[in-house]
Amino acid sequence: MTTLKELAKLLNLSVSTVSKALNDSHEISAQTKKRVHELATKLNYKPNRIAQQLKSNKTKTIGVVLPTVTNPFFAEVLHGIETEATKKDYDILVCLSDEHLEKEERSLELLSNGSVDGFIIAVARESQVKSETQHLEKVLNNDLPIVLFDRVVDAIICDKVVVDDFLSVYEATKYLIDKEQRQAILLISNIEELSVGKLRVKGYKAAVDEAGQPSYILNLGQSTDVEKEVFTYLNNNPSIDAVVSIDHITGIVAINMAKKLKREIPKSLSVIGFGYDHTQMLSSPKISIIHQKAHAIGEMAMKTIISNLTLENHKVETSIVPSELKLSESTKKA
Amino acid sequence: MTTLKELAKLLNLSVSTVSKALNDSHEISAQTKKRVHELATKLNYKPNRIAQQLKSNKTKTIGVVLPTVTNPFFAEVLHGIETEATKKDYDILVCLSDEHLEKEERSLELLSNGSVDGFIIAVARESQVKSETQHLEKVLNNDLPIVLFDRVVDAIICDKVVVDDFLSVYEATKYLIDKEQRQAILLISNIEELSVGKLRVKGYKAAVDEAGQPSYILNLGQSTDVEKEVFTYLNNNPSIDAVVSIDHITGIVAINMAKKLKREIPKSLSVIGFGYDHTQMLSSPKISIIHQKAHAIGEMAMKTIISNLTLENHKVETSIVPSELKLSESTKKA
DNA sequence: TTGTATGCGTTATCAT
DNA sequence: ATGATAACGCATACAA
Repeated sequence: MTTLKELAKLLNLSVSTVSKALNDSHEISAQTKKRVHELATKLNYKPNRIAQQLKSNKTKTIGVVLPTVTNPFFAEVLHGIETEATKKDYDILVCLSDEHLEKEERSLELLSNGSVDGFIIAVARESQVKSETQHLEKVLNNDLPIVLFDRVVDAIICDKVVVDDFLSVYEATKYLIDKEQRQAILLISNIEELSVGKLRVKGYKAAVDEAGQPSYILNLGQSTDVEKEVFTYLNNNPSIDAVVSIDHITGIVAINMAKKLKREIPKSLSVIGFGYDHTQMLSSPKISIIHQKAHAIGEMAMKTIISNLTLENHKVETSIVPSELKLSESTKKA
Repeated sequence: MTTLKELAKLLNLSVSTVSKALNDSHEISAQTKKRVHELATKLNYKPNRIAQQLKSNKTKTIGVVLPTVTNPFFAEVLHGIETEATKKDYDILVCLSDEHLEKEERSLELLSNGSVDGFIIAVARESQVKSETQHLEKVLNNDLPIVLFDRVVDAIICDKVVVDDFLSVYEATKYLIDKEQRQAILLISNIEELSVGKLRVKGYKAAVDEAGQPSYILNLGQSTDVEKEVFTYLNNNPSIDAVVSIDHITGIVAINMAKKLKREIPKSLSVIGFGYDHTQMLSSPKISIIHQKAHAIGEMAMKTIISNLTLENHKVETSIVPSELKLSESTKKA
């Protein structure tokens, strides 16, 4: 790597003159600026990023800690984060907690040594279940700002970006009740212990309560044989005439199992799931989804952390990114 | 952030003594070591990573440039990369090219300024189609090593990690011919222009040629209405008795469309697709897949780049990570 | 207009 | 056993 020193030597100039010339300082003559620039491009000079970081005490790098990236929701959020980061000339250091508290703690610990200017985090399942917050507090005490998204921790005071979990499921359920006259709506959940899961269940309950309907909940926990459980439930409860799934898998599973049971979709059973862009192609009939704007969530998280880092008057805020009910073939036409 | 200087001041010691104490140098008395360590832990001292990087001229950071991360294959590879990086105490800077040459060039350019010690790259679709290699050459000329994986560029001499694309599809096709006595096997492709796509098609062709069977190829290109095209083809060609899909979507689509056409799976039509861990749950009957060991590919890529960076006698190599044919419900039992 | 000196935080070499 | 000094590459305040 070419350095200022090398350029200076070759040009018989001082390091600072070269530096100023490259930064287009008005103190330098057009003449030398030209000489400097020419040699610099010729030798493909690029200012050493590490040295700049040390000097400025800013890395322009954000630590991104995700539970997983194989879940398409988090993958799409990461995409949004990266898009916005590129636009604003930031880099991202990515760590995956694999849903484990210990790995999450370790990642935060390791990056809290000047590697990053701040964090974007969705906490691990384990961290959320155990309500562990010390590691996050520690980061904040270290004067590194955090933006939490999706998996949010109420006890921590920092910027947050969340989906309207309650409202989106409430409205989807209400749609099934009001527009499709469904009487026995089953909620399928495999994320009941997460903050977002709880809110989604509440949204469902509010809607059925309001309509005076009983609630039917199939909680799969971390079950391995999801298909069998869904099949069995639908088989044992033929009165179920609609399904709301609050994750991105079980809605499609419900469609497949219902077809196996010769249920007609959407005539005798409507299905609404959570999903993202590719999801709909993978089921037949195409599944209606509550579409989380995952990309927008990522962008918003990045915007927020940069705002915190650069704006003098930044105030802690919680942003809500609305979801969109995308009706397709697994529900009747309104 | 606490610095050595601050510790030194508080302890009435010199900076260098403190530094040595923390690094457990034998020149320092047990007595002062203890004092230093105690204050350090009390003030939560961590050596500034940026300063260490500047001093050592090593970042222990790898730039990872992927076409996308919403494709579950790349997501899983990223997971593998991250796992191995964590194990070896490396960080990863992630950039997404969004399949565009220009963004890929920009990412490499931006990180080639001391930010990383090397790169792991799967080239963008556009780069591969245009056979553009200059940006990669430039990186290598900059003395930054590269590991290419999956989307490989033959003209570039560097470490590579690839799947046995030819062999895996050859064997899957051969399985359908030999064990299931299929006579008219359709290959569905939407990645024909990629290096991996070409190899997979070759594998298919070799197998059908060898058996004296005609080849049937449905090339979807970047078509938007994949479902319709698959439906139409299967409808117009009822003699097709097996499908091999060389991506992770169209196999499931084929199953769904075949069911729509009242074809019995696997009795009258066998389907084998490409896939990863969650894929199988999303179809009914469960799809048989050529399972790319994406996680292993990521781990291998990371191991290779670290080997290049740390071993004196590292030689350029191409590693092949074998795939595994995972038979499920969309093929008959052998 | 150009050059000198200083410091970011760390480590390593060389005194004391 | 401890401390002073220099260096990594860059940017800037201050001289000249």
